[in-house]
Amino acid sequence: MIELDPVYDPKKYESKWWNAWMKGGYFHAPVDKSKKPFTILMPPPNVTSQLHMGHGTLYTVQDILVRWRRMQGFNALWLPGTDHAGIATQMMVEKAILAEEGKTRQQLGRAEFDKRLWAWKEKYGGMITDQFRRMGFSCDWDREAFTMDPGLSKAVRAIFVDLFRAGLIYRGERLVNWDPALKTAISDDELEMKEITGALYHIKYPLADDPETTITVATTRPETMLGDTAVAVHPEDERYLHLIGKKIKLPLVGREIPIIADDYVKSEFGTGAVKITPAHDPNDFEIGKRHKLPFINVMNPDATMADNVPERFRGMDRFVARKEVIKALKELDLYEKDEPTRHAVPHSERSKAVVEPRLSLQWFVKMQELAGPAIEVAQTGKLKFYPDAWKKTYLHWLENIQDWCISRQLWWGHRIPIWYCADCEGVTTGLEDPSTCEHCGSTKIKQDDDVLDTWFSSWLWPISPFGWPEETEDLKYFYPTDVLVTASEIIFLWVARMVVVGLKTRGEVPFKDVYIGATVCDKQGRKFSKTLGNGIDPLEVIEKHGTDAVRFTGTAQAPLGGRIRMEVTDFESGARFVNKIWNASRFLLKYVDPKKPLRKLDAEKLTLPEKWLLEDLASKTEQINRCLEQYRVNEAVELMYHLIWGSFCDWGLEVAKETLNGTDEAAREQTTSVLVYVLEGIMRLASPVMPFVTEEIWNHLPVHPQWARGPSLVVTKYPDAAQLMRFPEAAADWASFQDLVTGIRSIRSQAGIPPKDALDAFVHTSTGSLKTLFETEGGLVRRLAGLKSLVVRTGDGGSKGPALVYVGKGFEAYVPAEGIMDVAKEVKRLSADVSRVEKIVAGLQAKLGNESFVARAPEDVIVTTRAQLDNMATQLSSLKKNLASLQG
RNA sequence: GGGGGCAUAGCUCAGCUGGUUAGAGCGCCUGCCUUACAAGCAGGAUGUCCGCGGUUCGAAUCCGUGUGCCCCCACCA
Repeated sequence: MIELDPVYDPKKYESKWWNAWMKGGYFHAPVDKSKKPFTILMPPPNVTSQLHMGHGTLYTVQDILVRWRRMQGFNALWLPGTDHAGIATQMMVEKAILAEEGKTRQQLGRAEFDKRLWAWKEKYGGMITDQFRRMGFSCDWDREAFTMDPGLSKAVRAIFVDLFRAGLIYRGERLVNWDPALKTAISDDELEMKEITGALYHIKYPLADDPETTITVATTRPETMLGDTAVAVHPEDERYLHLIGKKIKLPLVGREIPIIADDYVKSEFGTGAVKITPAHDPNDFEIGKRHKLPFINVMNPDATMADNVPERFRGMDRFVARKEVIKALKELDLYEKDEPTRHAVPHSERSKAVVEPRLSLQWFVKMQELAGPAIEVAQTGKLKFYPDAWKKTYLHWLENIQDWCISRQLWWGHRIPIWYCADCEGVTTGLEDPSTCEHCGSTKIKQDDDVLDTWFSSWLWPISPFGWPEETEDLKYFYPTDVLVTASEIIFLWVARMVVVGLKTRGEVPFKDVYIGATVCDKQGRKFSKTLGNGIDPLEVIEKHGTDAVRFTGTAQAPLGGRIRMEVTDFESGARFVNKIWNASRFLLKYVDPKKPLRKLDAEKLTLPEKWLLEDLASKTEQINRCLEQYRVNEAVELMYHLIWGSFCDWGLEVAKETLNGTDEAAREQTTSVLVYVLEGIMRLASPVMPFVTEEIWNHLPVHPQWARGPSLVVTKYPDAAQLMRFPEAAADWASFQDLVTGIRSIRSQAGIPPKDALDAFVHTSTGSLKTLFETEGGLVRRLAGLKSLVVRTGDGGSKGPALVYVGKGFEAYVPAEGIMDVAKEVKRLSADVSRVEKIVAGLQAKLGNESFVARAPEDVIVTTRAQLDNMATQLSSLKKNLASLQG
């Protein structure tokens, strides 16, 4: 007898097995050319972020895939790491320092601030990886990477230099998205458009030579008028034709600006006349370039008004200035009116500040040319999306790609490897820091102060941790990786860019498949977010239910794509399941003598329930492997659930109880051999999902001659249906057997007969094989259905006295119920059944009566339909006969 | 303004390439403390598969359309 603890205590076993796995080094994947690699790149979480169940689920999916492939014999690598997350991290550290010491980063100085950043990274980066360990993630911790590690930084530098030298990185003065709170440029992809109600202000601009005549412009941003350098109208707008070419004297400023004509202006919008502020609006910027207008920047980096505006507005915040400008215009009687309008305003994703288009000198990557190959691989199927619909999103972005602004006015990140020369116009770059200007040889050179966008290092994730730009063994062996599992919101920011750079540097996609997981929301359907505080903390749930329960529940309800609504109580079902597995194993092991070797299974000697159980193990194994191959993880998990609970526990163990408790030694040996064999298979199947509880149980299992074992379950061979025993005919017999047992249970339960009352029953069947089956398994039927006798007869007999009847497929089961039967209730039940079956029969008859069906449907469908009709018709007549006898 | 997705039992959702008597978990009802598990066992109820058209021998499944939600993209001041 092998004893397990009465209760599975997750805490007790989780740390034990985690340590054992680490000690065994099972998750470390060195290059091994004798094995095929299977690689997943972990999307590196930001060092600042705390994980919620959304990530938890997505990462568990990856872990399941990696563990499954590892057990299949692949050299499985799950590469973990974290991202320095430039803006996000700097923001948090700045905030913390301000709160604790009342200092700004400028007051601390760049070097000191840098130290604080690294200290922060050490602290929080560690917290995240701790969470990962608690989740049981089987990453190769020896390879843990950070985007600012020396090696990865070298890769950033190398790609910058490459692209710069290829003319794909350039510096330009352009209107960028400026975050006035963080005082840095941000890329288009870091914007959040928010629909807000603003106002469309109508302002009168007087002509320079005729102040009595005015032209009214409409704007949502009156404060920018201080930087206006033109007024534009549509070239064919008859209302304004006569004014084109004339000058306006800009109110409040006094500058004379032209009235120009441009197609961009929509006559029907507003007044049909637009003020043009090239330095503060993207469209105006374009018009400004077309018409060679001056660009007047009227704001400081923090979005206060600059010194080039009239004194009255200087230093004012842009929103205060807006009101003040309106006030001033009213004083001049140049303010006409305002009307409310809904419009989309770009906000900074990080600081939430309203983004200010700002004219500044920034570094850009030319994306169009680079995007070409990335588009092609998606079109040709070298890159596949699961679900496929995301391909469109990916392509749409790449096909409309804009140049990527990569410079950030931050301190946390990779410093731009560009040196400016004090003596000439040229810039110098290189893999090593230069000491002289490569154009004029001057030593007076100074490095750019700015850093690179975080994503400029993240996009190298498929190559940089493997040592690129060196042609390392790692790189050759692991690249391209197999599948990327991530969330839809970073398809542009990250996925597409990795494909771009992967193709550019390696000429091959960085991963063949992209799995986009479901968005995890709360019960109200709101996305988990830090600001809402509605996320579920994995550690909290683990504390309560254990890691395996959390992993099971999370992935059982995580289909591809889509959205799942999750709440804390959902995890109870996982806990129940783990408990069930534990108890079932504990029960079985009580009957196992560790000193007695288990038997090899002899197909000739196996009983029907044993054959069926083995067949079920094999067929579920086949399905589980197929589901995992297609990334249908939730379906695989569900199959495991039914195999364990529905098949192994509810039937396998229930059927075996008598033998296990009986005196027939040989039978007991055989049964325990079969059950341990199946349990071994189950533990292997479930290990990727529930690694801890399965490992603990597995280590108590006696060795079965038909299962070769590894040193730990996590590196023991995953079941392969092709190598398992199959008994397809047993499955059919078993279905009839179950039909009979559940049929009798059902009628007796519905009739309100207490479970303790042992009943007599008899079965009629005209099918020879069923008669044999029921006779052979009669004892089992009696026990499972609570009978004291079961008589099997041929032909359709009917009952002599009052009896409850169950009409199954190919048989009728009767339970004589003299005196206890409520005839009216029975009549009602049978009548309902009759009408139910009648409908089915009618449907099938109509189908087969339809000539086109018979003519056009495939042969096998017709055969099946005929068989169905036969079956149902027999059932129907049997039901009718019994109903009649009840009524007569 | 474009693009995509979703609508299936009271709730959360499965249902892969069209052919099932449409499923699971939770919840609900009935009966059981049957010595693995009451975090359990047995049984049960509940669905015009969002509406309307169409394709097809056959549609929850494919197409169109309407309605209702959700997401992404977008420079109409």
